[in-house]
Amino acid sequence: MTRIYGRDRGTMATPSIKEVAHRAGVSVGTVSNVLNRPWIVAPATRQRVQDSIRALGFVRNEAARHLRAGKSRTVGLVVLDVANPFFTDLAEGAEALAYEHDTVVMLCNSKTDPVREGHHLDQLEQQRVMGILITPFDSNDPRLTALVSRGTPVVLVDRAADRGFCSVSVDDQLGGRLAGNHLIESGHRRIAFIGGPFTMQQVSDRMAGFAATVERAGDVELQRYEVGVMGVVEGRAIGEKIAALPPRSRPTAAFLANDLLALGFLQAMSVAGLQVPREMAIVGYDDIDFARAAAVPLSSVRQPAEMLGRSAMELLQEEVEAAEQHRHRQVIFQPDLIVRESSDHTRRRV
Amino acid sequence: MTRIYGRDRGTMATPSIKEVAHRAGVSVGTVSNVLNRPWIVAPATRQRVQDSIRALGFVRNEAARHLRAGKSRTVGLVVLDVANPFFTDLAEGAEALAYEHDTVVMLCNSKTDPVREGHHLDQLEQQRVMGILITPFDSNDPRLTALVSRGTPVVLVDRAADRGFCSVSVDDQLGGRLAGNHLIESGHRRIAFIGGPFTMQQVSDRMAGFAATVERAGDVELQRYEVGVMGVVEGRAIGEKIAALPPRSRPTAAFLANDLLALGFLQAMSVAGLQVPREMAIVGYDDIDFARAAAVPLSSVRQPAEMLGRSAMELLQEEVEAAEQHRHRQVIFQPDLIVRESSDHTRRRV
DNA sequence: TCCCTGTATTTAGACGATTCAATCCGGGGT
DNA sequence: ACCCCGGATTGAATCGTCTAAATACAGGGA
Repeated sequence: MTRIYGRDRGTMATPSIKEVAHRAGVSVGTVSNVLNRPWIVAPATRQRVQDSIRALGFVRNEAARHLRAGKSRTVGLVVLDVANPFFTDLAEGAEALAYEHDTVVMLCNSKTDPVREGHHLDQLEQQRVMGILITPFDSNDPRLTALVSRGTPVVLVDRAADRGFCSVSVDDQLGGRLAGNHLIESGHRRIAFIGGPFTMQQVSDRMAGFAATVERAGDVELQRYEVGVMGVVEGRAIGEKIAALPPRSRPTAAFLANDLLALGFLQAMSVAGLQVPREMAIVGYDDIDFARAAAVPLSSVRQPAEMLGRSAMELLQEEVEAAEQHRHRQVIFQPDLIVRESSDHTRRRV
Repeated sequence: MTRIYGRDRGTMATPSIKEVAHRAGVSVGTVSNVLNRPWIVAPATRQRVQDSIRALGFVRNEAARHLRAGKSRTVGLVVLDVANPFFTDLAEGAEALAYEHDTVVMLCNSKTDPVREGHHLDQLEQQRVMGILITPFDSNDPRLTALVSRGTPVVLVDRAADRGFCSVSVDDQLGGRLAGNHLIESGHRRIAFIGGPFTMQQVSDRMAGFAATVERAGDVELQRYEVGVMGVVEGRAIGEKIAALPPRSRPTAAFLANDLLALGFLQAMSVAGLQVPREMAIVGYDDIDFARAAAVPLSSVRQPAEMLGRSAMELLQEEVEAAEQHRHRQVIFQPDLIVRESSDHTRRRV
């Protein structure tokens, strides 16, 4: 009687370790050993198994390994907006380190939408990822704590945690102050802050730092505009609205909570025929690559995006390895203000 | 004797279906039924099981389901450059459709590097993803065929397949012709084509279409510049090189194989003090959002990025469902030329 | 009282890789 | 001639979920 090994779909699919073993005339245990501890297998046998693997085109089944091992080799990275170069730079950094640890990164885009974010978290948890790096919509979301309590390590990215998590962030209040001081020293007395949603701490911190400098100056008026999502389109919309204000009440400078907003805003100024920076000075946030390529090179608060991603992954690996005696850490970076033409008319194109 | 159910790490981790069953006083089969065919379970039992699930914080183990089912619910999407908005738009479209099919997208960045690409393909195959969407570095790569022959469906994205795959692409030769005709009609007689690597078909097709119009015109000189990666940095470098040429041999127009290159190139012109478009006309490719926000709004050949992603995912789902009687399909979209100020001095800022 | 029917639930393998205890075997030592 | 040693290999259990087949049970009909 002919024994059939493995699955038997007319179109032969990926063979399993069992078929490899059969063809090489050894047991599955030996094949597994060749795969995981080749040195304990006799050279001749090893060779035979490797030939069999090649001949059959065997590919390990990660699901099975993972099930057996109880832990997976993938890390989830949930960002607010993949279309924002800041986050792709961040992802770049995270992935670079993951690569060194033979780990796979799963990039998820929440689009600043708590529902999508939740969906991704659910998926990642079901996949039993070894950990999650996330720029959360709301870092007090009980789901995050629940996730951790159920055993999935979470590292907050671009967001300082107070309790319960590791986190990697940039001092957003300082960023706000840098922008504020710069605009006030340049002589502006009616300034707009644009960003949103205000419930996001990144945004509120930038605003807080900014507002602090404004208050200290005393005679400066601060206007606040909230947007739902920080993209180019929204920046353009707010820009049109502000350009339409009567010159007496229109701000002479705007600080936008990210560069996409700022670029959109800049476009709106151009369409409305307002000179930047003479009639409207602009400062953005993140200093993405496109900022300096803009119609008017954009002043921006720079964050070390790649470094953020890298550090976050570092903390996660640390937590996963240390396991029990792990203590959560907060890493905080400093932002830099990069002044370009959009906020400084003495400057020429670079 | 007290029987211990499930794992027993001091810090209790995710419970399995077994613990849920025990707590609810039913068998694992019943729990599984509640999860997958709730209607066949008596309401009272169902309720009891659901309570138990909630109380224990049970979360399905995707690895186990997957192992059992033999097929996973995730799709791999491998792109050449996540930092390029064209690809994030594409990913957006793919993900939107995936969401409707209760499928997860795993976004992978090959960075135009065959090694990284290969690494990602290996990982995805080990995960037994239900399929792979890829903008390949080289679509004749035997690995792709091997992948398919071992049972992982592959759909080529932004790249026409001749045989063996489904594909979704844009007519790149037409794109090249559109750009070529436009620049030649605008009177340019010394034109540069910049892109690379030339081994990538997207690039060579754009160049071929472009070159065809140049040849037809007869009296036009075409200069070709090759780059290794199409990013802002490389565009800037080539721009500096070209700006340094003596005016007599320097091209008066440049067609760049993507917008990142074009934006970098544009910056270099600005630095070198060359007027765009008067001394150097520029046409890019992809029409990313930043193109029209550039220092000089950029003319560009537009591709329906989101649609590409969406269609690719559609083809994949089709292939997965149809299985046996599936016939590979080639979907081809048409590009559009968007003319802006960078190639047309009669135009004012928009 | 007994059997039949249909609904509700349980049982018992898979799925593929890993791991560890158990076995096998050839050769060296006594 | 016998035993033991240690390297090489095998066998079986396990991870968590799903499903087909088996069983349990209650109620109705004869």
